[in-house]
Parts: sequence; structure tokens; C-alpha cells
Amino acid sequence: MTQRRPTSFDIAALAGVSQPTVSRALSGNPAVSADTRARVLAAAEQLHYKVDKNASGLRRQHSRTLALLFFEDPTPDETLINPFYLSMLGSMVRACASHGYDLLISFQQLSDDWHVDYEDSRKADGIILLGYGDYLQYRPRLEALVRRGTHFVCWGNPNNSEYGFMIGSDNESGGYQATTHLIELGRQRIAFIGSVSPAYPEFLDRYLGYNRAHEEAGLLRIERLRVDAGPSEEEGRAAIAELERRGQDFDALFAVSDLAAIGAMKALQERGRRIPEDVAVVGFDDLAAAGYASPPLTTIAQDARAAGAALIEALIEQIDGQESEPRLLPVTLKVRGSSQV
Amino acid sequence: MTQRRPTSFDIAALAGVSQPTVSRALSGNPAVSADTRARVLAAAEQLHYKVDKNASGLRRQHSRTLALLFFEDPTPDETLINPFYLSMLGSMVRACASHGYDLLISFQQLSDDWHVDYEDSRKADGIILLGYGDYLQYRPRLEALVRRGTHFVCWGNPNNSEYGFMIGSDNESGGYQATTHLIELGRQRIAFIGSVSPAYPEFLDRYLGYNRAHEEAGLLRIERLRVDAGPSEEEGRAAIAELERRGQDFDALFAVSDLAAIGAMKALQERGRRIPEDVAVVGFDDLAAAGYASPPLTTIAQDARAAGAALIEALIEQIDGQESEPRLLPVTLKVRGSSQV
DNA sequence: GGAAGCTATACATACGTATTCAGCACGTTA
DNA sequence: TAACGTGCTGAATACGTATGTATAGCTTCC
Repeated sequence: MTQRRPTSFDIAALAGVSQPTVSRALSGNPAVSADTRARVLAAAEQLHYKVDKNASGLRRQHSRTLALLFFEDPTPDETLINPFYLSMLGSMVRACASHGYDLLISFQQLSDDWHVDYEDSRKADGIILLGYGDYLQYRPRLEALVRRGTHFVCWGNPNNSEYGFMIGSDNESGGYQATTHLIELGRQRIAFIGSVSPAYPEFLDRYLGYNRAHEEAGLLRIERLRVDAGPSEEEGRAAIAELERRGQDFDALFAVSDLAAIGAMKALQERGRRIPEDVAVVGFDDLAAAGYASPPLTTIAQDARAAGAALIEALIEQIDGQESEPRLLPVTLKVRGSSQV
Repeated sequence: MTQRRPTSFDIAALAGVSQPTVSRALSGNPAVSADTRARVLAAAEQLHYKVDKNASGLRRQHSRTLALLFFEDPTPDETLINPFYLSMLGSMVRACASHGYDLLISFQQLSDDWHVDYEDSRKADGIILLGYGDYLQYRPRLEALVRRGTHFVCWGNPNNSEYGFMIGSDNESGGYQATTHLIELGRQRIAFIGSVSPAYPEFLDRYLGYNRAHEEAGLLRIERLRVDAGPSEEEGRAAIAELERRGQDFDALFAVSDLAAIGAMKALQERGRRIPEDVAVVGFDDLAAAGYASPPLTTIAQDARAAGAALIEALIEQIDGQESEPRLLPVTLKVRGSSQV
């Protein structure tokens, strides 16, 4: 019994043809006759033959693999991944598989060379970048990717795609929907919890939607109701403390992330404010946690499934040399207990 | 300007040595002199050279890649991945990276050949299997893996590792801790929500711990307090309906998963039962959702970080030809609002 | 009936690396 | 001075596949 795994030569011998014919038969080349193909397939089946992807990749000069790269701000728990990205994972894997690609995952923190590691080593034909946090710090690296002609897509703000190809949610519309919902509930002083610095372009867009909703409703927007905050629970809590410090009153709150909204809700409840009676709250993302929060959190749902699939498809189009348009994915308002009685 | 990416021959030419010397220098072979190595490294740096992993893998006959395979029961939303496995992902990626491996992810549903696809195609040197649901149906495939000598590890019940190498939480201890906690609160009629069929060996172990706690406390265990259920929210709800149908009274509840516990809590609350006053509830897993539930859910925490790292390390040991022992990971009780006032 | 055309297959080769083996220069020992 | 190790490097080659080119066997048509 030979322990060596079978090669295309073994199949060829068994099927009574040459090795190139085996290769052609298996790859569906029409030059090979139906009869021969059937014999080859049978032989391959019998020996449990699988094409060696290393050899195949070497010969074809591509790997049929995509690399997924998380480049988040380091968290206290370094092994934590942003839950929204995690929720994209399923549809990404599925989209990859249906296009015949494999998916490789990695973290940024571990290698300074991530912008070259994967494509340059031919382990992947393209890269999906998922970043959360300060975008600006990654700018030089994204530019390096563009310069080197690496295929990549990025989750972010498509309106702001100077650093490469981006796909993202329609953040402006999300901000508008959230704010309009609160205004329709009769709320007049709606706090905005989120940074509008260029480091968080998505948040800025959400803020623009917030502004538009105010304008269309003829409602005066109060500058002091906006508090800088990142997307964590902790920063949501801190934002409430900041509003309190300012002595700024508010009857509603729109946070740029569910986690920040949950943190804010907890801080409010600790101060004896009732939700939604005293303060109506709307978040952004629609994480699983939003549904479990108390009260359940009204939020702007990003379609993680569509997002994952869109990223993969755009990347594959790019690899295939097609032009594809940056895409803005629709978001929807999900009303729950935090904004209605 | 040549767009072709550099090979070891280009580095060799630039450094004034031969190609094999480049290979040796880069792989740290001590036969090459320090001086030569420095020249090679400088040349490689200058040309942004990266070893072609396809060629390297072909030559070395391994890929330095591990494949992560989810084989869950198909869910309504096919792109959903069990959140507990998702929470392992971070530490797995990290453990892989620190051992110089890459991580590939895939779903089972898409290929019937998963048991051969990865190793046989040389895309991966080993496989991590994460299954949730009916184990028995996968038994023949696991056996096929063992037969073919494929390197793999499996998350599950190490006491029951007839199908290959397993790592898992100490489920018996978890069941014991949960139940003892409830008994110490003075509860006497503790419902057990979870299937004990051989399809779910982990759940059976949790049930054994539940039994031991009763015995040690000298408490009578009531058969009719046990309800079959899988690990979903829906099945948790259904279990409450079943207990109601049986007319079986209970003042505490231990569910084999957080999701089932949360479903049960909701069903109880809809029936006007107060938690924890009327019914104290303990779950299992410590998902993020447990902390956000209302009331926050007391649960047995599985250490997802340790689990991910342990799986990867065991697999790599196996690939390196070392013997390694199946490992039982400790679990800890996290007391929250669902079991104390 | 023979050249042209077509189909199906075989032959030869290249992809980029890692490793075996041979060779060379140099220094050491008897 | 000859024999011999030692330390480094180069030449040759193999890994398994995919593809350009050549060829054998058939048909077709004037």
C-alpha cells in the first residue's frame, strides 16, 4: 500500500491517458472527449485524487484565495473582533465558496507588512480590509496598496474612497432615519453621541443625516448636544457623563453604535432616567446585543449579510479585471422598546 | 520597469550569489555565512521580495495553513455561525499566527467532500472541526478522517473521543457548579433544559453534573423536571411550554445554553413569573448576550480564548508528530441577576 | 486518391522554491 | 608536502500542475 498521495500521473496511468489529458479533463477543457473525461473522472474518484493547490497555484500564478484582514485599534482583550464584522463572516465565507475561492483570516497587529504579505507571497489573490477605529493612521498603508496594484476592497464610506475601493452602508440615510424617527415621536432635543472627526468618516455621514433630519423638520439643532465618542460601551457611558457635565438637557439620544447606545442607556438608568419615557434611544448596527438589551434597543440595522457578499463580489470582480462601482448598502430602522412605550 | 514580481533568482543576481544561497539565507540555514546572509536580506528588502508560498508549499509538501471547518446543523439563516465559536476565532487567529500558520475558514454545507478537501488538496496541513448539533450524523465522516490519517482536532467532549482528538470544556463540572449554586440559593425543584441524547454528548455531561450536585446535597431529583431541548432560543421557549403542559412546578432552571436560557426567561416572563424571585435561571456558555439579557443571565462561562488557543496548539503538536493529551478546559460560574436579587 | 482540415491526445516545458550532492578554498596535521 | 577535514557556495534536480505546440488518426472534398 502506497501512502504517497496520488498525482495526476497516477490518474493518467489508471485511465490509460497522459497527464495533460487528466488536467484538461478535470478542468473541463472541451478539447477532451466525453468518453475520455468519464474515464479520467472515474479514476480520480477511485484514487481519491485531489488537485494539489500548491502546484496548481504555482503554475497558474494565482491561489483562488482571498485574505480577510482585521485592522482594528488594539483592544484591551487583543483577541476580540468587532461583532459587526463577525456577523459578516458567514456570508463572506458563503460568497467565497460559491465563487470557488477560499478565505484566509488574519489580524493586522501581528505583522507590519500586512499590506504586502498576502498578495506578494501569492497566498491570496486579493484582500478584504475591515477596519474600525482611526482610519487616518492606516492611510499610508492603503496608499501603498494602491501603488502596488494590489487587489483589495475596504469596508467604510464609499463617498470617501480616495484610498481605494470601498463598500459601506448608507450612513447618511441611517442618521436621517434615526433622527426622523425620534422627531416623529415628538422629541425636540436629540443628543448625538459620536465623533465627527475625519478619523471616523462613517460617523460624520451619520451626523450629516442627523442634521438633514433637523433641517427638514424645521427643528433647531443645538451644537452642545453633540458629544465625541468612539464605538464602545465605555465611550457611550462617558458621553452621558459629559452631557451631564455640560448641564445640557435632552429627551432623546442617537448613538453611532449599538455598544455606545447600550453604554449610554446603562449610564442613564443609573442616574434614574427612564427609557424611553425620559430619553428615547436609537443605536446603529443592529448587533445581537441590541435585541437583548433592556429595554431592547431601537437601532439602524446594517445588512451584514449583504455587506459580506458585496465585499467579496466586488473584490472578485476586481480580480477578474472588471470595473465595479463603489456600493452604498441600504440600512433600515428597527423600532424596539428603547424608543416606544 | 518590470511589473513581474521578484523571484529568488532576482535576489540572487542583486546580491551576487546563487539562488540556493538565497533560499538558505532566508530560511536561516546556518551553512550560509553572516556576511552573505546580510547581503541577501538587504537585496530581498530592496526588491520587496516575498517567498512564493505556492512554490514553497509545493517543494516542502506542506502549506503552513490550518483549515477551520464549521459543520453545524443548517440554520434558517444559513450564514449564521454559532456565536460561541465566533468568540473563539480571535484567539485561534492569534495562536495560528504565533506559530507561523495561516488560518482558512469554510463551511461544511457547501461540500460533501470536506473530510478530504483541505488536506488532500494540500491547502491545509490540518483541520479544526467545530460542530454544533447532532454529532452522530457526522460520525462516519470523522471516522473517514481518522482512517485517512488526516490531522484534525475537534471541539467537543474529550471523554468521548472515539472519533478522533477532542478538546472541550469540563461540562460535568459546569453542570455541577450551576446546580450547586441553585441549591445553595435554597431552590429545591430545579428544571434541566437540554437533550441528553448521544447526539449531544456535552449536554449529557452537563446533566451528569446536575445529578451529582443533587446527590451530594441529598436532594431528590425529579425525572419530570428534565426537558429535551437543543441550544436555541426557540427550543428554550418550547421547553417552558412543555413543563407547563406537564403541570410540573419548579423554582429554578438550568439550561444547557445561554440562548435556550434566554428563550426560557422570555417565556417565563410572558407568563408572569418573576426572575429570579419565582424562578432562578442559570445558562451555559457566557455569550455576550448573557450580559445584556434582562435580568442579566447567570451562566457557566466557557473560556473561549483558552479554547481557541488549545485547539490550535493541539493540532500543531499533532502535525509535528508529537503526542498530546485530550484536554478538559475549566469552566467558571458567573453570577448575575437571574439568580440573585 | 491525395491534400487539406479537424479532433483528440501526447510531448515538452515552465512556474519558483528547497535540497542533495559536488566542488572549491583554506587551514591543519603528520 | 601530501592527505584530510571544514566551511561555504554553486549546479542540478524534483515537487505536481497547466498549457503551447506537435502529431496521429479521421473525415472531407475536389
